Amino acid sequence: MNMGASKTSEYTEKEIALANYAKALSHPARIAILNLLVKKQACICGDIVDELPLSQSTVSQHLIKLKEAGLIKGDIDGASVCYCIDEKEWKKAMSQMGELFQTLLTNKSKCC
Amino acid sequence: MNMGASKTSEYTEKEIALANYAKALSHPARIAILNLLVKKQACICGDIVDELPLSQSTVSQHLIKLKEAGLIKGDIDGASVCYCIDEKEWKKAMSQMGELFQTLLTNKSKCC
DNA sequence: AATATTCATCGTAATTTTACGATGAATATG
DNA sequence: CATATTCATCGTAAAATTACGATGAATATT
Repeated sequence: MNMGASKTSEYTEKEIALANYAKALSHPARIAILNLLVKKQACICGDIVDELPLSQSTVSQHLIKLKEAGLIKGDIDGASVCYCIDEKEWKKAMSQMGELFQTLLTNKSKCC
Repeated sequence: MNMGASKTSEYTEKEIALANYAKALSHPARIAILNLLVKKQACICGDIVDELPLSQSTVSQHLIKLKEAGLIKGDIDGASVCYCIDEKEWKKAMSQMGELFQTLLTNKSKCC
């Protein structure tokens, strides 16, 4: 009965893109992971696992989500791995978020 | 077996707050609703329903989520209703998002 | 070659999210 | 008072998310 299916096609590209960035940031573990990536200057999944109350496989899944959203880059190279902020994509997300915030702040409704 | 339960207590207040704001913005319908609120200068649920491929009850649920996140205010007054941006809370969300983006952009990892 | 390290993937399960129609409550209109 | 309008809520169902342990693949170390 097509329930729970969001009718993606009816929204603008911009709305979908923005929602996707927000979705990537919508779990505290992923916010924590991003902060750890810069604080520890270490990009190893195992290091992140040590700092979070989550299993390795769960952290791996969160990392993959951040990667799929384009917010981080990650290249596995045998036993050594590197996950870090994708600066270009990160700036894009930042500008799109900023745009929404600005628009909604400057064009306020008059009714309340 | 406590599966699917996120161990909220292990994250900082800031991480949880930020994730909650992001969660509120993580669906294109809710982004679209926010844009409609300013574009149409109308705060009526019914007006929003007309513009989206969603039923009235579903739009109502999205509005409630935005309200619970604090991003919009809404007061029902009989048949007339008013939903609009909560400026104060909106600024708070904006500053917290901005902080994350800035931090991660300025303190980049060295490894890649 | 055997072992250790590191991360992804698979299978599984619980919870949350998304969505709809039907109904209800509250106010306004005739 | 009867009817219309407007939004929330309830019940239900499907899909997505979150999480874990176990296993696998790939490289490094001994």
